[in-house]
Amino acid sequence: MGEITVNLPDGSQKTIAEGATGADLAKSIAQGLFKKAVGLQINGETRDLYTPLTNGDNVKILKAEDADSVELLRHSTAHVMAQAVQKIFPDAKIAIGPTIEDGFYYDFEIPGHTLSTDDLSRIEAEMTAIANSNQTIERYVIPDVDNQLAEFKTQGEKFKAELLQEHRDHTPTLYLMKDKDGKTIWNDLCRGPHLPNTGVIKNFKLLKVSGSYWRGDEKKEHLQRIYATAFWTKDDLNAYLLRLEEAEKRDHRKLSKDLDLFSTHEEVGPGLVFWHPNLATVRNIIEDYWRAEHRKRGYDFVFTPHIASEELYKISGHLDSYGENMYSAMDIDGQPYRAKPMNCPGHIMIYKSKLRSYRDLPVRFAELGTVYRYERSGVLHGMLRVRGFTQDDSHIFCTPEQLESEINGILDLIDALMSTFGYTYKAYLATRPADSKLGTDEEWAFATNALENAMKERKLAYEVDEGGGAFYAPKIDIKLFDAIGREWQGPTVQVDLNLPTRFDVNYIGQDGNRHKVIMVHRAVLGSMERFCGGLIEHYAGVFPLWLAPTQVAIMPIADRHADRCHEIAKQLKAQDIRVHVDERSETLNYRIREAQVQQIPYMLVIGDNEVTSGQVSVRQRRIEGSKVMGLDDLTKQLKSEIESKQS
RNA sequence: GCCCAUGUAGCUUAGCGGUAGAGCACCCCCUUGGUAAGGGGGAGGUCACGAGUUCGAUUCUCGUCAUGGGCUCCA
Repeated sequence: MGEITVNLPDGSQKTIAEGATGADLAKSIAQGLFKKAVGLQINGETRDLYTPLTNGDNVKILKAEDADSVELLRHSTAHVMAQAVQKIFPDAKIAIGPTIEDGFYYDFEIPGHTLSTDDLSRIEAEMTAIANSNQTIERYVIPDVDNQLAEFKTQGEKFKAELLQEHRDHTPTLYLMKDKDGKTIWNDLCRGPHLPNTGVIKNFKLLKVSGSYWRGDEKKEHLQRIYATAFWTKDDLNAYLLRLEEAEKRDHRKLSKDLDLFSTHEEVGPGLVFWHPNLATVRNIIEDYWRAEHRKRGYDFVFTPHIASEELYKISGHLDSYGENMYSAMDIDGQPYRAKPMNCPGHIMIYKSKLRSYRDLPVRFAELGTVYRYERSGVLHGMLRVRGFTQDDSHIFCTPEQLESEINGILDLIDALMSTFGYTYKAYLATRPADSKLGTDEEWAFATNALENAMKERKLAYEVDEGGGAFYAPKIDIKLFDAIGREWQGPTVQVDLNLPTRFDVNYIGQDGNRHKVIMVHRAVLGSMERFCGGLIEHYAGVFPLWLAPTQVAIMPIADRHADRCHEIAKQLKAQDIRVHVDERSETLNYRIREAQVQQIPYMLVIGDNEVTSGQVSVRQRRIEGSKVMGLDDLTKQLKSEIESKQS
């Protein structure tokens, strides 16, 4: 019997018997290591602990409580859950049960029973019993696929049969779960890897039930999904559950009720948002800032109608390719008209209203354009997914030579806006989808290179999302990360290879001939609804001073101080500072508390001392205690803080 | 659209086959207070909407609407 040598993470080498598994390796190093070992990383890939090693492998033994091994834990916990479900519902058929970010799910078909949250605790109890019985989990290469197929079919496991049929040439494996007598009590077609046994599965939680479809296809079997998660330690699990709670506290729909931000109404219809004065104030300030940043960068502002003859959307092709998201036609003087789903055709109309010379280019049209799109009722969500919304939309018309520098300018604008709001971001270059038949290879290459070169020039790190582009355009997609690290859909930049042709959008070149224009779509904030909804969560309702709906609350201690409060309010208002005098006959404590709860950044308390001295007593929302200062000094401080747009 | 859950006063909610109670908010009165809830009183609900079962429905059944979770992460 020969020997092999494997490399360990610390750089050392270990010689073991040929055919030895990771478990043997662990034992040969230390019995304690073997006890803790739950899996392996061989040449960077996570594998079962009992995988036979080969000469020269780089092997890391994964221990319980290693961050790298938590996927093993979750995947195996998914099997324990599936086993528990089949024990409770013997007719249940199992579909797939992958790990996902922060957890896992498993899909089932359960004839005659629909899962509810009440079932989750029952299933959890059964899972605990299974985990505690310390079943071993063994990889088993299916020796005879047809035989196994027949067995799945006998068992009614049609989903597993379908999967096995598909993977029959890829060395399909079962994972067997065996009791302490070595008897197989459950198996799952699975590629693994898995833990060696269930005994280490202790900290898991079933989170929610939902519907799903076999292979994500609405036309196929309807399945029931259970979402769950598992961690190595109780602390990690609790920390995760706490994080979910934190996110819930930031929910813009909840904060909207506390801070009086927006509403929707049954009488009006779902997905249509009403902006209350507080949030409208925030939006107006953002829009003013947005306009100022665009003006600096040479954009021209335009407005376009909310409805248009269907003819327009026939030319643009939206009726064909986007018709499902458009509202049905309304009859105007016998002609069909549509609510606007996109701003681009309108901007093209303005561009085409006269002949354009290359000397006029680039032309940059920007509009806070309100559009209406049909979204399926089940996907609507607060302000984040709605049916009527305002895009910060812009279209740039330029020559091929100008494209790269235009994209560069857009990236600069994106960076300015996103950093002001305190978002970090990550860029993706989305390239031509495999099934896109539109445009020539040369056009795609040209547009894609321009996007890529602009990012390189700015030293903006990016990843390539192969085939992730729109059918008509390669694009740069930017993902935002908010204050608690959650990801949001952010700005997008697209080089359109479709509309300039459809609308015959051109310019007269230096040579006196007509040339097809290059058209770039871009949105930075996305939609005002989604952006502001996200911003509420990002700031947890604590808007920085420059955005705060009310910036200063002024409170008289007693009625006799009210006049002085109004004088102060008048002076601050003259400086464009948003103030509110709270002269209700409530106690000072009460009014302070309310201002705190409302996240008003500055509170001024005016009593006998202040009236006499002409000064103000200033309290800040996140600072205990107060300090007395002159009104002019305070005004200067406020103006500079507003100017800086700091959080 | 599909699956599951939910819908009681502006908000948060209790309740249940015999037509509803609370806290906060609101209004009034007392209190004129020095930095996160002073006290008392009052008003406010066709129990989402529609139908059915029943002597009787907010409660049970069905339908509709809305809201929430999910329907992408592929043995």
